[in-house]
Amino acid sequence: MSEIKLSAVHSLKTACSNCSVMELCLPLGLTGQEVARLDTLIVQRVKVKKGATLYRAGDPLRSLFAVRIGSFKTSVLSIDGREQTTGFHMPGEMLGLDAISNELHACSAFALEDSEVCPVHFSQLEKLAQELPSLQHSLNKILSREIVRDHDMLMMLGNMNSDERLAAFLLNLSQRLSLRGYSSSNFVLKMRREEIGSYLGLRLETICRGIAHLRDQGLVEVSGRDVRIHDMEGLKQLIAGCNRPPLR
Amino acid sequence: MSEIKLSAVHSLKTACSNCSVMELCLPLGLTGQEVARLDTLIVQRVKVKKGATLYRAGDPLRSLFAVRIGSFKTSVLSIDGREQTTGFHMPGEMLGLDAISNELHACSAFALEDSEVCPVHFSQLEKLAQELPSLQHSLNKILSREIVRDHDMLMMLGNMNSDERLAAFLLNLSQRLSLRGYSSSNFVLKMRREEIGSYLGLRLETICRGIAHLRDQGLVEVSGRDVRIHDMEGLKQLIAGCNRPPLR
DNA sequence: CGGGACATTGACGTTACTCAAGAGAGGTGG
DNA sequence: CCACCTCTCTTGAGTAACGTCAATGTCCCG
Repeated sequence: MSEIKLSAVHSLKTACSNCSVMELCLPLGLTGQEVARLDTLIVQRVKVKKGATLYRAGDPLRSLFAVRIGSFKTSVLSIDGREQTTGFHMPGEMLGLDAISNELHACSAFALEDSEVCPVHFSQLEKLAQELPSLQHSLNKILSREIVRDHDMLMMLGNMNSDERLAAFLLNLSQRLSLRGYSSSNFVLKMRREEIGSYLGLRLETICRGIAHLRDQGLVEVSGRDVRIHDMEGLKQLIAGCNRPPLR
Repeated sequence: MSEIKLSAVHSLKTACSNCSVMELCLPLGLTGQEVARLDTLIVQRVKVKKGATLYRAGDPLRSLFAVRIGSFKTSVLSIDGREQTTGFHMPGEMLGLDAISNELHACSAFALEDSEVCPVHFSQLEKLAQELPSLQHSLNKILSREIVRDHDMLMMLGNMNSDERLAAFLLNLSQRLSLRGYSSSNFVLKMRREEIGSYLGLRLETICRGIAHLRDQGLVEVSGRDVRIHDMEGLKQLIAGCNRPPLR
C-alpha cells in the first residue's frame, strides 16, 4: 500500500509507448515488446523547474536522461568561470552521454523552462541492451549521432563567421522543432542571447548585431525571444557552402 | 592452400594481444579469452601510405578502424572547399565512430605518414559485443570519450585565443605520445601548419606566429616539424582555466 | 642540384570584442 | 494594480586579435 504513494501518478503514464517523441528517442527501432521492457527501466519521471540543475559536472553517472518535455542546455565551466555551452536539448534527445566515458558527468545540465525527463539507469540500460540487440544498436547510433553533431559544431566554430553561425543556429532549431510537430518558421527561443553566444563562440552583443543583420536582409524577424523566419531559402543560402544541408 | 597466399604474413601476427597499444584500444577491460575472440574479427591489417585515404565522407560504413601504427587526420569538407579537421589520431585510437549514426562515413580519413590499421567489421563487432558485455561497455566508453574530446575542442574554439589553442594542442599531443611510451617533451609533428590551423580554427600564418610567441616566451622550441617543450608548466599555466591576460 | 611544397615574417584590413549607455521586459512587493 | 527593481536586450564607438595578401626563406624529394 505505502509503495503507491510516491509514484502512483507517474507509474500509470510512465511508458515510452505513450510518449510523443518515442520515435526520436531511445526506443527508435524497437518492437512493441522491446519498448515495454525498456519502460521497466524508467521508474519515475522527474520534473525540473526552469533554471534548475539536472546534474553537475563531476556528479557520478547514475542515469542518462531522456528529455520528455521542455528543454535544457548543457555546458562546461572553466576554472575562471567562463562557460562553453555544448548543446541545447529538446524532447526526444538524450542527456548525459558524455558521462559514460569516466562514469562522471563532464558537463552540467540546466532546464531552460519547466521540463520533464525520463531517467534511465545506465547500468540497467547496458544490461538490458545485452539482451536486446536493437536497443544496443539504438544506443550506439545515439552516441554516434552526438559525435556527428559535435563535428558540425566544430565546422561552425572553425569556419563560419558570426552571421553564418547565427543563421545555422536558427535553421537547426527550426528543423528540430519541425520534426517535433511545431512550426518551422515561427518559434520561441528558450535561451538568452548570452547563452546563444556561448554556444556559438560569440559575445552576446555579436548575437544582437547578427540578429539585426538578418533582419535588415529581410530574412527573419526577431522580437525578444520570438522568432519568425521570413526567408528560409535565404537563410540556407547564407550558410550554403560552409556546411551540407542545414545542420546535423 | 591458395587461401594462405594473401594473409599468411599477417594472420600470424594479427592479434590484439600482441599489439603494443592494446590497453589503449578496443580490448581495454577484456579478459584474455575475450581478446582472443575479438581477434577473430580482424581478418587482415591494412597498410595505408602517407597521404592516402582510408575512407571518404559518404562511403558506406563497413568497418571501424583501430590505428595500429602511424597517424591519421580526419576532416569534413564544405561544399566550397573549406576543410575542418576534426581530429588527429594515433595508435590505439578508433576511426569511423561518426559513421555508426547513418551507416555512412561523415568525414574522411587520411594517413599523415605510412600507417597501419586494424579494420573491425562493424556488424560483426556489434554481434560479438552482444555476447561479450565488457566489449560492449568498452565500445560505449570509446564513443563517449570521443564526445568528451569534442566538447573540449568546442571549449577551445569557443573560448581560447590563438596562443592558448596552440599551447593546448601541443600539450595534448605531448600527453598522448607519453601514454604511448614516447617522450613528452620532444617529438615530431606529422601534420603541416595548415592542418594544425584547420584543426584549431586558425589560419596557418596564425599558427606560425603562435609558435613564435611561445618560442619568445621560452616555452618551446620548434624547428620545422621538430618540437621541443622547454617549460611544460609554463605551457599549462598559459591555458590553466582558460585565463589570459587581455582576452578576446 | 633544382624545383615545388611548406614555413616564416611583415604590412595592412576586417571582424568580432570591450566598454558603455540606455531601453525594454518581467517579476515582486507594497 | 502600479511602481520599482533587476535582468535582459539593443546599439554605438573604439580597439584588439586574427585574417589576408605578399615577399622571402627553407626543406625535402626526385
